[in-house]
Amino acid sequence: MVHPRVPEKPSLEGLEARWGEAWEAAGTYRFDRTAERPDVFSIDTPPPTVSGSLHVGHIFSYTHTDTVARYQRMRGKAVFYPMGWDDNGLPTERRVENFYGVRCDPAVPYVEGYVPPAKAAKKRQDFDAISRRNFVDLCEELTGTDEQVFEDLFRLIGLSVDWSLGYTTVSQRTQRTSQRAFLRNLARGEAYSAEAPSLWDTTFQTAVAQAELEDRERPAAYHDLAFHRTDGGGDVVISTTRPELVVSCVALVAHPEDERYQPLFGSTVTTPVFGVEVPVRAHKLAEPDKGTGIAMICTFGDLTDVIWWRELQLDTRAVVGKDGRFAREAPEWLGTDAARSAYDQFAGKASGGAQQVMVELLTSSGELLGEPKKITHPVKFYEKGDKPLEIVTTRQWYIPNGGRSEELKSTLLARGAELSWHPDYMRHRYDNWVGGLNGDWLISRQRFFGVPIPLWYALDADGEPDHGHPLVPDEADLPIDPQSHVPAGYTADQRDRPGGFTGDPDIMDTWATSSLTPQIACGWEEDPDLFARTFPMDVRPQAHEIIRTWLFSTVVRSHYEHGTVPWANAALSGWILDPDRKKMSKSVGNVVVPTDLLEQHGADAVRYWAASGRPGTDTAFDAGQMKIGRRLAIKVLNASKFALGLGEAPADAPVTEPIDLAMLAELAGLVDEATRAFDAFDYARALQRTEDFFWRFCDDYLELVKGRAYRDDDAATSARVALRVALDTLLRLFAPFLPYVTEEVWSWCRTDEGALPGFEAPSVHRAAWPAADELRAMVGEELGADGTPSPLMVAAEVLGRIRKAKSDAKVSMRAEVATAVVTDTGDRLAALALAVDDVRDAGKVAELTTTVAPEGTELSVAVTLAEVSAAEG
RNA sequence: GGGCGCAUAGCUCAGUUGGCUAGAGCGCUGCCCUUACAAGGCAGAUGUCGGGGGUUCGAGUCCCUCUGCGCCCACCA
Repeated sequence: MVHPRVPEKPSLEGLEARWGEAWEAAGTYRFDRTAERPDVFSIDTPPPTVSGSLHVGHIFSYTHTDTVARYQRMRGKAVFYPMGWDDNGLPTERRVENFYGVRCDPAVPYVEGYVPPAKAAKKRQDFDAISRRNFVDLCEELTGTDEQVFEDLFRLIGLSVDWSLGYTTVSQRTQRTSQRAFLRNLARGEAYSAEAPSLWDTTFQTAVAQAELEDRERPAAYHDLAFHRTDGGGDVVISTTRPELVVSCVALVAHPEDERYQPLFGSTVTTPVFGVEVPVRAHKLAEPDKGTGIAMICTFGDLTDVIWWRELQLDTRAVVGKDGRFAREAPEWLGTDAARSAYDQFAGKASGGAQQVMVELLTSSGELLGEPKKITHPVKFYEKGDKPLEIVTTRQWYIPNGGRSEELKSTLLARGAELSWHPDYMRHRYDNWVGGLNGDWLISRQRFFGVPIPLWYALDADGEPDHGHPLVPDEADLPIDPQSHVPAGYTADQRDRPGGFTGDPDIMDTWATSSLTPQIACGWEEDPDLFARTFPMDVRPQAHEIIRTWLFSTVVRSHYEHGTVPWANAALSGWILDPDRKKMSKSVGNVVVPTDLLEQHGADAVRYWAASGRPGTDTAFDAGQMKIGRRLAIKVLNASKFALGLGEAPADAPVTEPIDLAMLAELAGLVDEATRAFDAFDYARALQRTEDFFWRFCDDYLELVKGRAYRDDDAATSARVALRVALDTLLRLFAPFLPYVTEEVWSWCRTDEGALPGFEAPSVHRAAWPAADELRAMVGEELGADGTPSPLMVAAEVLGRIRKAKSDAKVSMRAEVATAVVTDTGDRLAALALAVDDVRDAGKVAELTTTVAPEGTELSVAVTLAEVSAAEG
C-alpha cells in the first residue's frame, strides 16, 4: 500500500514558484498538436495591450477563461490556449513617443544605432523627430520589456497558457496575415477606397471609425439666426449650436410634412452675414419639434449633415481643415467683398474662436435674434482624444459591414445569432450595434506605427495617383511596406515621380488586425495543419464593452474569409469596480497593482476572488474575498492532511456504511451540477457549489466519521475509502480554481512507491474531470433514489443540536453527553439509525434514544450533559 | 428616444423549468486552546425578497405596471 507523504505543517508559501516551474518543466499545459478538431478546445485569448500598466482587471477576466480552459483540459480536450500581445497601434505609438521623447517623421532618414534623448522634452513639438524605421525599433524595444512583465504576472496567477503558442500583433507573421486578409478583401471586391467626409481627430491627425467614438456632454448654446427669403417673404429663423458654420451652409431643411415650411420647399434663402443663396429642402430626418423645426445643413457639422448632403445631393462647402481650423483663404463661394472681409475675421481660427467672432458679426448685423440659450449636449469625440471630432473629406479605405446595406446587415445579424453568448443577454448589444450602423468600416488610419496598407498607386503624367487601380503586391512577398518596397514593374527611383508610383501612406486600423486573432493564432495560411485542428475556435473571451469593435469586426472578417462564425461561443466578462462601484481604470487612477495582491494573498486566493465574479457581471474589488479564498486554500490543505492521515484502505475495498454512501451520493450530485455549470461557462456557479459542499463536508461529515475511521474494521475501511474518493473528487473539482493548492495535495498522494488509488495522473491538471457515474456506481441503487431522508443530513442536524446544547451550556465541544433523546418522524429516525454510532462518537454521547413523532413534527433533541447541566436543543 | 441588466440580512451576493419555516460569506454576539486547521472551530441574532396589481392550491421565482440605479445603442441641427 502506498503511504501518502503529508507534511507536518502544510503551508501555501512558495507553492506558486514550485509548481510554476514544475508545470513548465513537465509541459503540463502543452497543446497536443496531434489532436483532431473534435478533441480540441481552442481559445481566442484576448491579446492584452501591453502599452498600459497592469491592473487587477487583467487577472480578473483572464482567470475566468483559465478556469474554463482547465475544466476542458480535464474533460480530455487538447486545449489550444495561446497568448498574444497587442503591441500594435495608437496606444503603443503614444507611449513610445512619451517614454522616449520622440516622434515619427517619415521624411527623416533612418539613423543607424540611434539613441533616444536621455530626458524627454517637455513639449511634444520638441520631441526628437526620427524615421519610421527607428521609431518602430523603439516600439519593439519597449513592448518587449512590457510583454515580459505581463507574462510573469500571468504565469504567477497560474494561467494554463501554452506559452509556446504566443504571438504579437506587431510581428512579421501578424503583419503578413493582416495584409493578406486585406488583399483578399480587395480581390473579392469587398475593400474599397473612397473620397468622402469622415470623422477626423484634429489632435491625432487621423480619421477614426464609428466604433471608436464616444459621446461627451459639452456646454453649448442655441443661437437663433435669421435667414432671408429671396422671394421677399421675410426671414426664416433657424436654431443652431454652431453659428460659425454658417459659412459652409449649403441648404436649409425641414420635415416634408411640416406645414409651416412646406411653402418654402424649392425656394431659396440667403445666409446671414455672407448673403449666400441656399435652397430650402425637405427631408424626413428633420424634426419639427426640434429648435424652430428647420435646420441649416453645413458641410459638415455632424453626421446628419453628411446624410442630408448625400441624399439631397447638395454642394460641398468645406472650410474646416485637418488641423481643425478654418481655411486661411476666404472660400470662392463668398461672392461679395463684405462676405469675404467678414470671413477674414475668423479665418485660421479653431471652432471656438471662430464662433466668438461669428456671434459678434451676427450681433452687429442684427441677424442674431435674442440671447443664445445655454444647453449641454452630447458631442462626438474620438475615445482617446481631447477635442471634438470634425468632419473632413479625405480618401480612406473601407470594408462593408452592413452600415450601408440592409442585406449585409441582416446577414451579419444572423452570424451573431449563430453564436452562443455567455451570458445570453449580451447578444442584444451585438444586435443593437449592428442594427445601428450607418456607414462602412473605415480601416485606414493616418499614423505611422502599425500594419501598412499594402498598396501602391500609379502616378500619371501630372503626378496624380490612380486610386481606382491600386498596384497590388504578391502574397508571397508579404509583409511589405509600400514606403520602402517597390511595386513590380517599377524601380525605386520612380517613387513619387510623374509616371512612376507612390506608396499608400496609411496604416490599417488596429481592429483591422485584431479582428484576425483567430486567423493569427490558428496559423491561417501559415500552418494549415494547425488551422484545421483549431478553427473555427471554441470560445472568444472578452470584455463586454468591445463587442462593437473586437467581437463584431472578427465576425465580419471570418464571414468574408471563411463563410463561418469565428467561434462557437462568446464569453463576456464584466468590469472591476472599485469599492465605490466605479469602473476601475487607469484614467480614473483607482487601480490596484496586482503583483502586490498576489504577494499578499497568494495566487489561489486572488483567483478565488476573480472566479466568484459571474460571467458578464461587474464585480467590486474586494480584498475580503481574497482572504476567504486564502482561508479556503488553507482549509484544503488541512482537511486533506486529516483525511489522508486517517489511514489507507485497499484499492478495491467497498464503501458499505450508509452515511458514507450518502456523502458520495451527494458528491455525485455536486459533480453533475459543477459539470453543467462549466459547460455553460458558469465557472462562478461551479466554484460556489463546490465550496458549499466542501465546508459541509469538513464541518459535518469529517467530524461524524473521524472516530470510526480511526478504528480498524470494515466500517473503518468504508470511511477511509469514502474519504479518499471524496478528497480525490474535490481536488479535481477545485483544480480549475485553486491550481496550486490542489496540485500540492495531489503530490502528497504520489510517492516513489506509486500513487494512491485515483491519484494516478501525474498532475491534478491532467487528471480526468470527476465522473458522477463512477460515484453512483459505488453508491449502488438503493440509496438516494426514493425520497428517503439522507442519513448524513439527519445525522448532521442531530449533531448540530448537540453542539448547540453544549454551546448554550458554555462547555467544550468535547464535553460528555449522558443522554440524548431525539424526537423526529419515523422515516428520519430510520435514517438516523443508520448513522447512530457515528453521531454518538462525534457528539460524545453515552446513550442516544429516539422517540417517534407524528408526520410534520420538527426535530428536537433533549440533551443531558454528563455532569453539570442539561439543555434543550 | 430604443434596448439590456440590476434591486433579496448592515455589506457582498446565491436562490436554474413556481413547491415545505428564504440561504451563504463578511461584519456583529456568545462560547470553545477540540491531537486537520486559533490567520481556527462551534453556535446565535438579523429580512414587509424595491412599490403596486395579476395568474396560481402555492410567487423571491411567471405576467403587467411604477420607482430607483447601471450599462449598451441612437441621425444630439
